[in-house]
Amino acid sequence: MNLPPLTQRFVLHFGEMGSRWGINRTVGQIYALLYVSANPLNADEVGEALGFSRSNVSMGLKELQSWNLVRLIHRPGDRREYFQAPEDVWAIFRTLAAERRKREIDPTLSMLRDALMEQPGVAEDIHAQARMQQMYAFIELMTDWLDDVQKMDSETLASLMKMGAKVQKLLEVKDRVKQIFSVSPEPPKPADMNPQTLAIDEAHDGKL
Amino acid sequence: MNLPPLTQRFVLHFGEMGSRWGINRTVGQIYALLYVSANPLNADEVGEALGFSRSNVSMGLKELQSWNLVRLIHRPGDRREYFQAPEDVWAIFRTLAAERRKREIDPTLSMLRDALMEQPGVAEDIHAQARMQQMYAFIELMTDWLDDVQKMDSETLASLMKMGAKVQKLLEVKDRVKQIFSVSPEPPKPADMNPQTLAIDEAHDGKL
DNA sequence: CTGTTATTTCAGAAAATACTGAAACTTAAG
DNA sequence: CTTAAGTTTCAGTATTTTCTGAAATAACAG
Repeated sequence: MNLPPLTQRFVLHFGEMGSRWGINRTVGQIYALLYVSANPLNADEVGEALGFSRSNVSMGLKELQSWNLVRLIHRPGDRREYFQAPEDVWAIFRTLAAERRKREIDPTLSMLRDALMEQPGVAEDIHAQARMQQMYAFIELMTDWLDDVQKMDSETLASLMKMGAKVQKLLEVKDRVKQIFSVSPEPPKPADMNPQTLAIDEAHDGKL
Repeated sequence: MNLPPLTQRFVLHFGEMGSRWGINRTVGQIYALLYVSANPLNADEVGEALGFSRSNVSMGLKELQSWNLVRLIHRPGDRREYFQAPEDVWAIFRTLAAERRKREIDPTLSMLRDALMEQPGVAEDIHAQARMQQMYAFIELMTDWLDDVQKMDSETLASLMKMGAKVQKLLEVKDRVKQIFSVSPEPPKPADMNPQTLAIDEAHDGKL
């Protein structure tokens, strides 16, 4: 491996971290390299830079493609395939979240759904099923929320996250607004200011 | 392994899934078993139920303890240690998020911070550093947000998640409220209804 | 202090995973 | 059709991780 110092540090770190996830060191390093590279790289360049065999690189890149984490580039007059990581960190995160969900959450959800349909035979399974029900409800809530969030654009999402806990305050504002507008003798009612039409009430009540 | 059918399915599934995370099969199964069990179990019972050697169970439980995922129970007149998983799925999730962050995110953040302090020597490293900066900013935003969210109680969090994308609507409502209250000739102003004191303005502007 | 029960550690065996080089396959230019 | 460049597959090897039983350690009752 012969990389400039900062790049090398980044690459090695991702290799290590990779193994704390399901990802193996090779794949982690390849991705890190593509992420920091100014230009797309071909498989030989990757292997050269990281000191991996050509076939190892091929497998690693295939893995990354299956995660939708790399983009394939073709250069005119060059038959080799070039790879690059998307620029936008938000987009990368979205992809990662979607893929992990597909692989790690969805199978669990469907297993739980199946188990919840069954009639438990013994006392232990009755309790177990109740616990599964709790887990199921939780995961479903999370994934539905993720679906919603995935649809937002990066800027909106960033604003919301920067607000953080302060979103709670908004809920309170909303409640007050609702109160005021329903008890005031002569409420000022601009178009669409009626809380009902905003369709946020059932949600807040927890009965979506 | 001799478990009632639903429990067994759950346990086996978690064993498989475990390996898609950093967690190994043994640990996944032990946790799953504790999660669905009505009563705390001791190490022998776990080993018996899952068909693992006593020492393997010991290591698995130790691992789970290091993740703060199990609670230790002592029964009067019984020297053995009993283990149980917390009931509240929200609490479990919180713990998991906190631990994963400590192990997977924090080291990356500190590595990035270090790398960003350096003076890049070559052109490639200048670009690499810029990319690291992007990643750093993103992760920091995420973790700060997580910190905020971790502080909320489960109910509030659940309401917010159920609202999902509709939170955006609230932002709009807030803006309208602000408008109305600042232009109305005789605004009805209950205590603390003044948007200024709610301290949500800078946040929404994205300049927290 | 001694004997008993519970738990942990650890070296080595077993299993799983990652990696390599050689061969097979694919694609396209000549 | 032939040739050559590029890519993938795969059987075997190397490495890492997991798991076990035996031994060490710890906690306590008598």
